[in-house]
Amino acid sequence: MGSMQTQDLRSEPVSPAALRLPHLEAGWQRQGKLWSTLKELCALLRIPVTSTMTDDDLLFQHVQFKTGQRIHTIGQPFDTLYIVHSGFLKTVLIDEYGNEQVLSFPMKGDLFGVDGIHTRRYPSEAVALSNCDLVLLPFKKFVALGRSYLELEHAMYSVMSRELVREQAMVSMLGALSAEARVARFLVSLSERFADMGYSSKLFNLRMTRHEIGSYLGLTLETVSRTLSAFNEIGLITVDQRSIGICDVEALRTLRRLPPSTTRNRQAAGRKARQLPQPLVDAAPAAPGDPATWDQLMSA
Amino acid sequence: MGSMQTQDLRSEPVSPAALRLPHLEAGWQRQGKLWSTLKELCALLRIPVTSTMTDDDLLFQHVQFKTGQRIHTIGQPFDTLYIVHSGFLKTVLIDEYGNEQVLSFPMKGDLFGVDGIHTRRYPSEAVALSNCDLVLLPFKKFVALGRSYLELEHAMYSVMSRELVREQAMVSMLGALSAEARVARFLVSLSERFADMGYSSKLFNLRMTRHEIGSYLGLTLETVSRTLSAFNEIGLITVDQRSIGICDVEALRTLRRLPPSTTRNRQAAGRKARQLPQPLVDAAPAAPGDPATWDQLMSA
DNA sequence: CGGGTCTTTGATTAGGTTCAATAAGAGTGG
DNA sequence: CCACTCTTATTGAACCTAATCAAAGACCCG
Repeated sequence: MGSMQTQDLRSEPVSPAALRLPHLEAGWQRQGKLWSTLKELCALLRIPVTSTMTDDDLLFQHVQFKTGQRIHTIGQPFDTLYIVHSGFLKTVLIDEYGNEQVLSFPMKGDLFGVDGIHTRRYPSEAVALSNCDLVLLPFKKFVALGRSYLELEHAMYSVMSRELVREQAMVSMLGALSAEARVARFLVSLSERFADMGYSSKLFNLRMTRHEIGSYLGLTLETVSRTLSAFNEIGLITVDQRSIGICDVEALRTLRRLPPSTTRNRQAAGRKARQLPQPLVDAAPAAPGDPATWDQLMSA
Repeated sequence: MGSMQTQDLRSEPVSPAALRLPHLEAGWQRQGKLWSTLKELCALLRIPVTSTMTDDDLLFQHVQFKTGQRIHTIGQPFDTLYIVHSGFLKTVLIDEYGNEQVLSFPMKGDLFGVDGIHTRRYPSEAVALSNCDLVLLPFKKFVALGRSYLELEHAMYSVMSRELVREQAMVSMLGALSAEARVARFLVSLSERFADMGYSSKLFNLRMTRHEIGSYLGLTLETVSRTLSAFNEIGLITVDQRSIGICDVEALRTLRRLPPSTTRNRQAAGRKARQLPQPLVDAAPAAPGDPATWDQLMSA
């Protein structure tokens, strides 16, 4: 953590030739530390690289964090933005009673720390869920850079706007969707992120606990666990602890609510029998992939 | 609406002089409040005004909208940001089944349209809930201005960051708070906004329907209505249709959940009687300000 | 191996939704 | 000005989803 204040490369001239060796995907190495060029940064953030950004003398320092370490804490003075180069994190708000509210799970290519700009203090804290390699983007340096690289400034607006849209989608999800739909969409978006990063979109490990997922989705950890089990039972996914296999993305993507399980069917039938006697179907458990069951899964 | 496309400053050479008010065949009215200076804009947005911004030739056009009119629609190409000079609006997302999700209720001093920057199309739509007077801020013109007025650019980051923090608070609220707490906080924040704007914080009219409030808070309109009635019954507020009187802000601010109402007490007593017979208290309605009732209202 | 954390699963219940009926306004046009 | 309609708000009753409480297994790490 102490190393965070040391990054002070300013505009010190460095011989480009001496540093011309790209270090795989891990950025440049200098003084035992990793550095990234502006171009690499843009690529990471998925924003267009322009011809004016070919200045390889301009470098951004990386910092490593180990699992469980805090990147910044609530109330800490804001001065730098972070871009995830590798690893997984969570950002959380702590309410007045000490309860955590998970806001996001930043991973490769994500920017965080933006919420500190306004109050000049971070209102949230960021914690590494795995070992992480982060690129430091000192805010002042960044603003200054915007003057030399005009497109960069626009890119920043774009990235912040993207974050805003993401939060809006989150609000919409929390406001309108059932527990099952939330978990389903969460899995789909994770799957897509893993695909983006070059991992398998079909089989991956969750980096966060059920509790953290629940907090993120506005659910309890039990509901998350139960929902995953239910998805597993009807063959949408496979679950084994943190390991998730996606079997039917399309179903997950469009799922609104789950059909009643067999045990709850019995209860429901019992209740409804009073009003509407219906053909008594003996409790044969629905086949996992039964098409008759599928339609009920999907949204109207 | 057609006037929105008229000022086109592109990203050409950026001398402040080039940005001064465009031609204007017909005499423009500064008295009719159809135009605002940069200083006025900063004041509106609650951001610091610097000495360099004293150029009164630089003007921003206003546009009026009547109740019910749409300012921008979903999918419409993005090109301008809006600042509310007066009036009330809502911004909504429409999901794949046509359901509205209210995202915000912009009012005086609020900026909206920011979510369109990233995709270059508005992902949401904005609707006037009352007659409105908006300041147009063509995005390209604004970006160009950032070069001449350095503080303006920083202010923009700050405002966007503020929006992000607001959304985070929203997510946190939706994820963690009870219906009653949501409604209570909504009323408090409205009250504070009205105070900011110079109106009474104790007595005001809601500009939105119960349905819109419910959508914003992730609740049904019935729950909103019931909750307001409950607050009214215990003397926290007065309600008469759209007119709201705030009686106890502090109680609203810290409220977590409501004590069971007298009618529900009877039901609950009936249920619990089986397990735990308790002193039968005849249904005398609780006095509106009964201190014994207060403590239960507050958070642990 | 043992203690802590994380996960699964069951039983119960509370909070909020849904459905339904009524009332109260706000326009509109005769 | 009143009848008519449409939207908005209130209130009740039944139901259902997800939270809560509880207990037992699985996993991890020193």
